Amino acid sequence: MTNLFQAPKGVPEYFPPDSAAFLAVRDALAKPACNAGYGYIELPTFEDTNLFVRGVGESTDVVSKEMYTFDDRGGRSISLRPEGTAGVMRAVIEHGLDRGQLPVKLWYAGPFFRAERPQQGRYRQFHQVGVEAVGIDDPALDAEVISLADEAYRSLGLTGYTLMLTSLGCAVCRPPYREMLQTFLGRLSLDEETSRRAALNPLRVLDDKRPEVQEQLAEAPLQVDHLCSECRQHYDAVRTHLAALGVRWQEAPRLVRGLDYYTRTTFEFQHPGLGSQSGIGGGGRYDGLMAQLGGQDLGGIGFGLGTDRTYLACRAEGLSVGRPERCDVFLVPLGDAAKTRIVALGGLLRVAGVRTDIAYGDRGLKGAMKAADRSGARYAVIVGDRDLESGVAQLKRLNTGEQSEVLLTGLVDVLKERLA
RNA sequence: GUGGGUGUAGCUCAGCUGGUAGAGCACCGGGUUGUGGUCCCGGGUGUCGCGGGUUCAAGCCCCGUCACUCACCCCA
Repeated sequence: MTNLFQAPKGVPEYFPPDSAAFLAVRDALAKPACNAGYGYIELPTFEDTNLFVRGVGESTDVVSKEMYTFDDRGGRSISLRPEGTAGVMRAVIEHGLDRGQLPVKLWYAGPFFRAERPQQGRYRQFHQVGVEAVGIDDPALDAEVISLADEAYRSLGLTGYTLMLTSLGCAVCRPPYREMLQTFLGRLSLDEETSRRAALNPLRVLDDKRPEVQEQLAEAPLQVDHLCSECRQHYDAVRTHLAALGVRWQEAPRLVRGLDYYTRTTFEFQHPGLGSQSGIGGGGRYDGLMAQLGGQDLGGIGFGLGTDRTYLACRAEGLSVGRPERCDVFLVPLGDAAKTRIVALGGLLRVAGVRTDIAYGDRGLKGAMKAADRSGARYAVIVGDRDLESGVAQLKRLNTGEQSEVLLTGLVDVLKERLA
């Protein structure tokens, strides 16, 4: 019970049989993007700390107190990536991916890290599948990105989620709105910490969960009511395209996201089945980010979908996703000579595309047959020294129990045929 | 960082007003020296998180500590 080692705090682990569902979720989240012209990008899990400071924003919680930061042996400050977009933008700029035809469409998957207090659905290492579409600010592209996420969730069978959608404005209309909100918040009676937040990041106050705060916010000005005409047009077009795509959403004028770079279209998919963590995926447009990181002034839009949280949402809905790996055939040797022959046979079968497992160790025929049964294989092949003398194997169909003798030399072909 | 809850077998958990640890599942062996799933028989696989205290006696009471967990905060 008292183990010498345990997994680091807040890190989820997946092992059979449940790991099959995790893999299936990850694949399902990526598939719509793969089918829409997005190419895979593999990136480092750690980057120059400054990339996140400049990209995500110094004042965000993610950067100011949730990054795993350390100095490498050359004295450079390194951070485990807390999100994916900044790294993708860095790679796009560094490798000139934005010098060709636009948009650049990329997808990625992998682990991310935030040093938060863990709780249900919130981990220190979590997985995301993300996409980024860079270089074109066509609202139809915004709609595509959102619909890819929606399609991914739907393909898993999820029905209990809601798409929350809003526009956060741009460099033209956000600053005046922000000032307006700040003035409004300044007249309220808020506790010290909330007041500090109102000064630093007023938008963040809007989604305060406490009823006494929400009451005071009833009359708060909203960004969607104060968009410039370009942002207004863009947002209207996004909604038109989304409707055409058959995506359903809910207007969420108080939607707040934790990263500074979001502009215009912003969205979050929420699901009620994961305790107090409701977001299973989210994203938005980030029109100033690339320039901020030293690249061309190109906009982009993307999302990050939480693999762990989507997995939890599937469980909450009672969906069975994915199947554990199974073999077709289970080989059972009896005796040393038979063992040698079986091992060789196993190799031949696998090369021939037949999923094959073997009874290892020496647990006797009974134990081996038990293992064959548990493996879920459709056929067991038993070869004893007695069979070897006459060049045959016993081929047993496990679900019916019927057994026949087959020539060893023709076994691979017989099995391929029966399994076809 | 701040609260609450929980730590007993591989897993899920029971264990009364303190009396020296149990169930189901899983696992292993046998019934069947060449045949699984069902059935029958057998096996407990444990530093009761850790350390201290009270007591004739602590899984149970007290103190401390660690871990896990849920929530606040924040977010995928």
